[in-house]
Amino acid sequence: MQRYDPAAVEAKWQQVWHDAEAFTTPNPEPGEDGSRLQYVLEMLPYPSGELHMGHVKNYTIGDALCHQRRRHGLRVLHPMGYDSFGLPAENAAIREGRNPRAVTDDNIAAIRKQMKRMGWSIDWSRELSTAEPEYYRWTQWIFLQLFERGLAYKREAPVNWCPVDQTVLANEQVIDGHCERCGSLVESRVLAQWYFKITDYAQRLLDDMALLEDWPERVLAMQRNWIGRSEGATVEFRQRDLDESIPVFTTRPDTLFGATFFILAPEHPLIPKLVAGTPQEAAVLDYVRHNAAHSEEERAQDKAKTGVDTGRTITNPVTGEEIPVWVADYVLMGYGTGAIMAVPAHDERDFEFASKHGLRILPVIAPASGEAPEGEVYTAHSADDVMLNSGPFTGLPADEAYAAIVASLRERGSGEATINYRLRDWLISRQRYWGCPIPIVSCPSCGLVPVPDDQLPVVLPEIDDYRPKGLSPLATATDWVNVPCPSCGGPAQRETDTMDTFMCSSWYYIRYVDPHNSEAAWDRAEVDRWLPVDQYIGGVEHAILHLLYSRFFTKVFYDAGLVGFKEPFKRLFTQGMIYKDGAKMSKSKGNVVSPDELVARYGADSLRLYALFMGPPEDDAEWTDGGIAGCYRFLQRLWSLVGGLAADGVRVTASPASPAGLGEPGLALVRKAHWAIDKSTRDSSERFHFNTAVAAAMELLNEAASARDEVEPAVAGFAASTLISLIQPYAPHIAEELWQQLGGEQLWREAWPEALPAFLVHDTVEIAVQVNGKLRGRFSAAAASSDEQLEAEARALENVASHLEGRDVVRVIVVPRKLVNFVVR
RNA sequence: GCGGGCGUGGCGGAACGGUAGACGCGCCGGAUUUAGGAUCCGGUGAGCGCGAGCUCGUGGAGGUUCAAGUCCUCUCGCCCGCACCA
Repeated sequence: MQRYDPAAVEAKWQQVWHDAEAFTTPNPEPGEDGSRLQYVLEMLPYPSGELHMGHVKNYTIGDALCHQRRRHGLRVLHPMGYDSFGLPAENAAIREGRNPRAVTDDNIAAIRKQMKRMGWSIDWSRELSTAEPEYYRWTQWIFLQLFERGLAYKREAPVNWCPVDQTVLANEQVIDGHCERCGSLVESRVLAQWYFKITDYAQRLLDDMALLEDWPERVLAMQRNWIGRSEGATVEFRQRDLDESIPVFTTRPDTLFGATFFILAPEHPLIPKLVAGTPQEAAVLDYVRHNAAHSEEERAQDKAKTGVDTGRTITNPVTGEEIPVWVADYVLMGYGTGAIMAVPAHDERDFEFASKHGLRILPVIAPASGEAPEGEVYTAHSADDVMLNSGPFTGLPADEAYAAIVASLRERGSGEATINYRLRDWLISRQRYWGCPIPIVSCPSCGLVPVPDDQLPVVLPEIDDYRPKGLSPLATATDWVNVPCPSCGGPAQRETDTMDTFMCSSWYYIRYVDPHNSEAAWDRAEVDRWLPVDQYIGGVEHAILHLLYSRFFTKVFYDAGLVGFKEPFKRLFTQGMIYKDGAKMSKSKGNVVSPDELVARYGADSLRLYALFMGPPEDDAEWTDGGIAGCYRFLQRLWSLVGGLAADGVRVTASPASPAGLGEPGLALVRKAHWAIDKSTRDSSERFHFNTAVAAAMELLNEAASARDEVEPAVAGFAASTLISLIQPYAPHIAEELWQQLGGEQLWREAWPEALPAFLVHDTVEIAVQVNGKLRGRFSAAAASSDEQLEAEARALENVASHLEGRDVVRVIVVPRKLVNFVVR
């Protein structure tokens, strides 16, 4: 018998699968039954260095599902690609004085090699890379689809600017005021940038969550939170000197009578006009300038509420009272209307501000228990709240007053019920080289003109210096920038910014269905057969960025008639992270474990097995070196058991049809095998708990190894066949090799084993005996025993009898096949 | 502050409301080996007992139940996300 040599076994079978095109899945013919189609997808990797353990876990989970589903007779689409535009490759290229494309290509080659070495069952014929012109041509086409539908627009506005990466960032990429990528403090700049109107889809992004079959609650919660829907009212406040109304959004129109002052965000466009020529002008503009140097996110770090009085007043629409207008940094231009009515008696922040600056505080709502306490804020809501100091509404329950005040605003044309969202439009321009060019030409006479379809792709030009300069490096490619306007033919210039790479990854899952189509981004009929994705698997770090953008794109495509579904991913599974020594594995912490080294030492099968055996895949897990060694030992023991059987002439064997005629040790082993089939199938397919599925196989091996010499060859053969078959989705190479040693072939196409009910039920069962719920003994009994028989046997146990002696048995609970519990006094 | 989640041996983790700790790691003992490693066998929650066995054990306190790691209430601790969002 040969030694278990993972490297040799794995190389052999990877070649066999490759030659047999084992995992290539063509699209179904039109009219072919679509009910057996399964689209299993893991999030595509960003090709910055090499694969890490997080990738190994992600792709191993997906691969296990694919193998199992194939063997359940489903036709599985399992593609792979690379999200290849983006900063890390570009920064590496600058550092090393190389071309970003060359760096990216090298990284892709390295990752592809690792993936093939892991033996994941990927359909390589569909491989794609988002930085290839054949792909990004269609990213540009999608941009233009949005442009034509009014969903892409260019606007000058304050944006988040990363001073180190020298580019703007989307709100979603700013974490606590810092750049998601490099960690530097984000600044505010006013720039003309391209946006997508994701805000038009805010409500649908919420409503359509109902269409998702199985998404983790926390991801849905994060998205809901990010969209930030709140119900309230828009109220117009009239400003006499400007002869203009300034709207505010409030969730508490019921407190309108308590609005004793008014605040504008420092960026509010009306401020210069409002203070022009007043004594306060210099002080106010100074305050505005001071704030402009810092982004909202940056300012939010400092919770001190600064502000300045404009000296102007504005009219409270319900009281007619003139209230002072201030400018303060705690009001954000990016939320609501950039102006608020301040109700210090019922809002913590307004209260703090009023207290600090000596502004009036007027309570207008009191809990039913009595007056609102002096000098405190009452922000709570209660059904018993009653209105105070609120003109005609005084004395009404607050709930009624809310509706009545909104109705009265509406009658007078100074307000109405509105819904506000926290979500802001998606800023997609980036002032960097390594991205997809925006296919727009700017013409002095025609304005922003889309590049016609037949001129796509707008190819990323070759340039000498990729370094960011605050302006896209593309601007230096003057031959490329200067083009005739597609509309009038006059001199015009290309857009020099590139797109956010999240744009590229927001539609790749559709392209996989039709990856080589050069006539269109995709063929809708083909796409509608495969999508939505049946099972999407990835890290929770994409909960809002990628997953929200992809949902948005899919809805846009649906509205445009490009696809027939509203949600891209029916089910989402988010895997937990891998920790080592109590911290996330990361290069900066120096606690990374290299998959390559482990594969070299133990083989891909052991690594795959351990990635699944560590714990439930949705949980974070702690890496231990001993763990993979244990999995390797398991495979070795499996190898020697099967090798020994094969040498004795044992072959792949089916289950006996019934327990009849089997000897005791043989029957026990056959039962164990069926138990393992049942447990492993249920745990892995229903809950994705591969850890217990693997444990079941380990138990079966333990029993098969110890019963080896006591059972007939057919029984041993069945146990071994089952074991190999069950482990195949996790450790496919060794499974295939051992299957072949037992005379089988193409295990990957073999039907998934079925547990026979006749072997799942046992003739004898162990009965636990409790007295007052405490375990006092156990005995084995025929499964068919009556309650009376069980009770009698239980009473007869010595230890039980001694606990019953001298006490009244008040009640006896008998759970057939499980336990007997005596309740005594 | 709001939202999501988690607390079980030395460790990763198992347990349809019904025998807590499956499986694996580690550790202890034994076999084999010149030695180390590897492999095989046995043991391994804590305390008590020569033993059959007893007591205590799932962050804490209550509750429901014949029976609670599991269900309910309160509480403590930790992790993640969002946060001056009007």
